[in-house]
Amino acid sequence: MAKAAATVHGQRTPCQQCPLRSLPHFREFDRDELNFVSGFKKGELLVDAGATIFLEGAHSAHLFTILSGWGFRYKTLEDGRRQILNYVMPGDLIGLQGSIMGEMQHSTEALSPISLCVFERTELMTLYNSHPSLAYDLTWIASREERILDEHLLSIGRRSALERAAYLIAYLHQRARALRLFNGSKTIPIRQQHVADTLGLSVVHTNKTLKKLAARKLLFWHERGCEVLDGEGLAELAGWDGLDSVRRPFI
Amino acid sequence: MAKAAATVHGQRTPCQQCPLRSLPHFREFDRDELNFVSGFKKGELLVDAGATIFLEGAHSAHLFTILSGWGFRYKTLEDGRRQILNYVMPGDLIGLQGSIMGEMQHSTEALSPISLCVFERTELMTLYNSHPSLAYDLTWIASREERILDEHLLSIGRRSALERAAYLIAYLHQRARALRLFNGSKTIPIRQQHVADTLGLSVVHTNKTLKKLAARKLLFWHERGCEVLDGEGLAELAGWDGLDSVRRPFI
DNA sequence: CGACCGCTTGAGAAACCTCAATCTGCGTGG
DNA sequence: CCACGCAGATTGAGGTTTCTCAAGCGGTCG
Repeated sequence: MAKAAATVHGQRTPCQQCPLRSLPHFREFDRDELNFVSGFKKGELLVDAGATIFLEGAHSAHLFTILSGWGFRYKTLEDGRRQILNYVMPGDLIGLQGSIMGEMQHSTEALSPISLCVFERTELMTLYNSHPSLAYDLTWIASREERILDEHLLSIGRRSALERAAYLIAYLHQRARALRLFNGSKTIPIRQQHVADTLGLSVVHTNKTLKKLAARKLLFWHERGCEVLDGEGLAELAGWDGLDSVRRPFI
Repeated sequence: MAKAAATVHGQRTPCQQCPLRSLPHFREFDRDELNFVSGFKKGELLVDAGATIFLEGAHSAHLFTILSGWGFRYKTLEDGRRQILNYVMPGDLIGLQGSIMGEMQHSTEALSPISLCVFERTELMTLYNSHPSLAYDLTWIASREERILDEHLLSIGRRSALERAAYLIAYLHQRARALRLFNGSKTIPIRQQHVADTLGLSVVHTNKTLKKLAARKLLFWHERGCEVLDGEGLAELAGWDGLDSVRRPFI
């Protein structure tokens, strides 16, 4: 686990040509905002699948936006029990909590190779001083994460194992689809252990639960992860309304 | 339930004399910040115990800061299963998620009589434009909520019923103590039903779990709620490090 | 006094867990 | 090319946790 492999790239895609910007999922930036973000960006970073990007307790000097790849945030108890808090995908800003409040209180790990845009924590205040609209976006981003965590909490606390699993897969599927991530592989790159650690279940019970979803032809599981057959069916089974479709900002 | 009783008060405590400001728990504001916030504040609102402050799905024109009293945020599934997401106490800003992102996706209810400072959603952008330090504070506040939700998620997902209950009570106790709320009553004003809905347990099992904590002399339960006997013991049982003691902003 | 709310208790059922063994596909070293 | 080892998925058995149902108790309030 936690191979620390990472490569720094000096050369970088200018934000003005960021492939994510063209997605209808994200709000448009004006020229000024784009220029500022471009200057805010210090470089790019490549990280291997399985690598740890942030470790709980660290004081990172950087924050990142995911350019490509999948990852997840998690916390652990002292005896090793792990809880996955949320998943990160392209366009997600990671490390904001640590940058704003000091020490990181959760870890972040790559599920696939990930490329990241690198920002300096120390320049965050400049953003607040010079670009109120981006400052607003940062609050927006934090509020969105909060909202998603609210829904996860509802899920773990009050949904049955079957509903929980359906919700999780539907959630990941919706997010990934909005980002057009299924042009290539159509596969959600997670192990059943990740599902278990997200849902607060054991792997064994998770396996039996996923088999029930597969028996209903809602999804199927293969070597590399999970493939969704019926996202709406999953959402319906979970009693989940889905993510709102408002265009969101990203830095 | 949900008595809609609320009283608007034109007269109001000026923010410069806000009793919360003097608590060491909060960061100090300079004169300029204080003046701005004072102008931002439109009045005060009194709300009865049991009243609903925000209802899921609403588009509120206001956001509030709790001046006094206890409340909680929650979500429900269609069939009525309820999950309490977090508790709100003096100094907490509520309704930010709705103000930033539009529709409210959770409800908020008063546990005790609550007094609120009222702000206008439409003036939020002014804050971002004119007071970067307060804008930063808003992101800080949202990040803090996120961090707390992370911990709750870990708790519900991976802690046993006994650990969960211990964590919850220790958490509420620490927060309330930092706010000097125990000068009067020393009681956390919740029913066992609230504990159950926070921990994702049934009331019956919650009752049995709380009795175990009481048997260990960590707390005791009486007519009006819960009283903590050994906050550190609770935190230790839960394997919880406690809240960080950084002074926090509030608007 | 009677109704109601919240806490308590017991009993049986369901959900979920741990342990342990097996299977599969894949990459590695020989 | 093959044997081996490993990670991840699968299955069964038996145990624990937590749930639901149901009844009872005590205090408060109209």
